[in-house]
Parts: sequence; C-alpha cells; structure tokens
Amino acid sequence: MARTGRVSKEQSDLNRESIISTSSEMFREKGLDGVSLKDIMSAAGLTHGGFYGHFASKDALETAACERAFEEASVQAKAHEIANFAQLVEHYLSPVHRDSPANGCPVAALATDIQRKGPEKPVHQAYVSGVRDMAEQIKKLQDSATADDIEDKHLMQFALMTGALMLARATRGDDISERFLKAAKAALLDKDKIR
Amino acid sequence: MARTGRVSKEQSDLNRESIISTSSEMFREKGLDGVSLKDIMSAAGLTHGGFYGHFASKDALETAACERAFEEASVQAKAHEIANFAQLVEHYLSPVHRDSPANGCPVAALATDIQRKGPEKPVHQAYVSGVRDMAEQIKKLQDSATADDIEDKHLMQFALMTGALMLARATRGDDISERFLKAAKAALLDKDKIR
DNA sequence: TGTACATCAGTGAACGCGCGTTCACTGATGTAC
DNA sequence: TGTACATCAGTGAACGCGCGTTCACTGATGTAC
Repeated sequence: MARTGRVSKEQSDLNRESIISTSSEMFREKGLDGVSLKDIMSAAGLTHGGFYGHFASKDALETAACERAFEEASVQAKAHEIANFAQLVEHYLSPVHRDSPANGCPVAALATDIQRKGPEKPVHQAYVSGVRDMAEQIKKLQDSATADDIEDKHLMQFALMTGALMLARATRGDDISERFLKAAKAALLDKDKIR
Repeated sequence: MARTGRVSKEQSDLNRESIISTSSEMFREKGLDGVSLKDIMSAAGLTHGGFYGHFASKDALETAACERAFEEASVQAKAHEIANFAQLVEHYLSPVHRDSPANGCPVAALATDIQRKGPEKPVHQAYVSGVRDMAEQIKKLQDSATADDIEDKHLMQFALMTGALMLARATRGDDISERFLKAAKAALLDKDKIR
C-alpha cells in the first residue's frame, strides 16, 4: 500500500498546493497552535516527514496559509455575488458564516492568534496586509466612485462586523449569539442608525 | 532551600487564591492553551505537582480563572472610577487597555479560545454568563433608570467595542491599530453617529 | 527512440522537549488526651 | 498547658503522549547519451 519513490513535478506542486489550502482552513478553525504538522500532512494525504521538502518551518506555512486565506476571501466574495455593502453585511453576519470559520473571514478567525504571536513573526505582516485590503474592500463596496483613503467610518464598520461575528461564535448555543448578529446587521444596514 | 511539610490552612487558601488570580491573568495574555500548569504553579511560587490538591483538572482551573476575570473586571471598573458610558468607552478603547490584555476585558481576550473549546466545557458557560453581565453593565451605564431588557443597541455597542479592541491588538505596531480605537471611540461617543 | 543513471519527493523512524496527570514521600500543622 | 500522633499541603520524579524538526532510505521521475 505504502507508495514510495519520486513523484512528478506536477504532483509535487499539487501536494504543496494542497498543504497550503488545507492548512489555511484548519488554522482558521482550530487556531495556528491548534493544528499539528501531522494533522495537516495527513489531511493533505501525505506523511509528516515530507513537510520540510515544501516549507522551511511551521512559521513559513502559517504565513503562506494566512495569505491564502485572504486570497480565498476575495474569491469567495465573487462566488457569493457580493456586489455591494449590504450583501457583504448580510453574508458576513449570517449564521452560516458564524458556523463555518474554516471557510470564513481570516480577520475574525485569526485575530487573537496573531496578537499572541507577536509582530516579529512573518505571519503578522501578512495579516496586517490582509486587514488593510479588507478595509479597502469595505470602502469600495460603498463609495465605488471616490479613490480617497479609508475613512474612520469604514474602520468602525469593520470592527463592528468582526466583533459581532466573534462574540456570536464565542456564545454559540445561547440566544445572545443570534442577537449579536441581528443587532450589528440592523445597525450597519440602517442609514438612520449609523452615519 | 526546598520547603517541605504541611502548610497551614490559611496559607493553603492563599495559595489557591494565588493560583486562580495568576492564571486568570496568564490565560488572558497567552490563551487557555498557551499557558502550562508548570508556568502557572511557578508564577504562584509552587511546584506543579501540588496543582491537583487544589483543582480536579486544568479545565476546572480555566473555569475558576474565567469567573475570576469577570469579577476582576467589575472591581476594576470601580477602581478606575467608571461611572458612565463615556468613561467606559474611553478606558476600553485606550492604548493602555489594548497593551495589557492580562488585566483587561476577558470577553475580548478569551473569545476565540472559548469558541474553539466548544460548548461542553464548563468554561464556556462561565464565559457566556460573563458576556450577559457585561451587556447588562453597558445598558446600566446609559439608562440607569429603566430596568428593561438589554436592547439591540447595547449589543451593537458591545460588539463594536470588543471588535475594535481585538483588531487594534492584532494590528499593533501599524498605524491602523490606533485608528481602529479612534474610529470606534468617535462612533460610540457621538450621538450623531449612532443612535 | 531506447538505455543507464542521477535526482529528489515522499516515507517512517528517531531526536529532544514539554505537556497534563499520577503518586510515593516529607514533615509541619492540627488534634486528641 | 504539654505531649503523641494523625493528617494532609506541597515536593519532585515518573507516566504516556504529541509536538516540531531531522535524517537515512526508497524508488519513480527526469535527463544525458
């Protein structure tokens, strides 16, 4: 059963790809320190020893996986046909998104992990870049015309969205979980409540 | 040097107290899985073997430490002379609070840990209780007269506060970190922006 | 195109280490008289 | 109040286990002729 011997360049590239995309989901669900290299390599259909042929360290994979999560987020935004701010808010604060962090927003999923890793880790820079990109998207979905800088309003909307999502996830199973989603959604979508 | 022999009941109670309060801070700073029993017992001036004389498991300590963190938060609110909502917001979204999670809000510090632990762990119930209490406080600081239920507005304010704090912590070192704090503070304090 | 051989992707055992938990032991504290 | 002894808080070694990382090895892939 055990397959041995060299593998084609194409297959090796596919394997690397699989390690990145699989770990990107696992890290979001279980945390950077909540997933072992054995878990990741097994999920990719490989054995753990081969990892260091693809990456220099777990740190390096965390960085690649974080970057991939942000790329994936923008791909999914297109797949879900998110064309304006209201559609973004509806999906972001849906129970579906709350219940599937593995395929969801990396900003919310990794915030605490990144905070604790400290700024010297390369994954930190990847994360901050992603946060800036995402703030830019929030702006563009509302003021597609202007090309100015991100305003305080957009950062406030961003913080409210991620905060409500994270609290809803942490309190899942209790009535208050849905209420966080609903309250933030109402505030973000009603022009009379936030300006 | 090595102290041996039985210790007085008073001293034992102080030791238990020290384990709880020390671990409560360490858990908030490094995460529930980011601190070992050896770390905790050393910080409390004890050796790790004695832990099970005080608690049945690490899980049990996590629960006690989480409860303690919420009690501590309400003690600190009095110490910081927080008498109204504006004062709460000012302190909650200050760089000081951002930079000291160990002594700060457990809702923000533990949200992701609690989410990943799952609802069957006793620490989850302690956390959800704490979240409800804190929402109640946010309400009382604004409408001290009425005794009605928590409204969507309070949950929205709560989500915005914790979201801004968590994003500011995750992006520390970048300009955008202070901007998250500033943007959320402005929105929460200006009656023209949120209603 | 066919053959000989070098390359190297992946395997699986091993490394030192730290984890949560258990336990035989020590000796000061607390109690019975 | 003073003495004899039982209790039990804390110690430190040990347990099995999983971690990130290293490495000798295998044998199909890729290349040179």
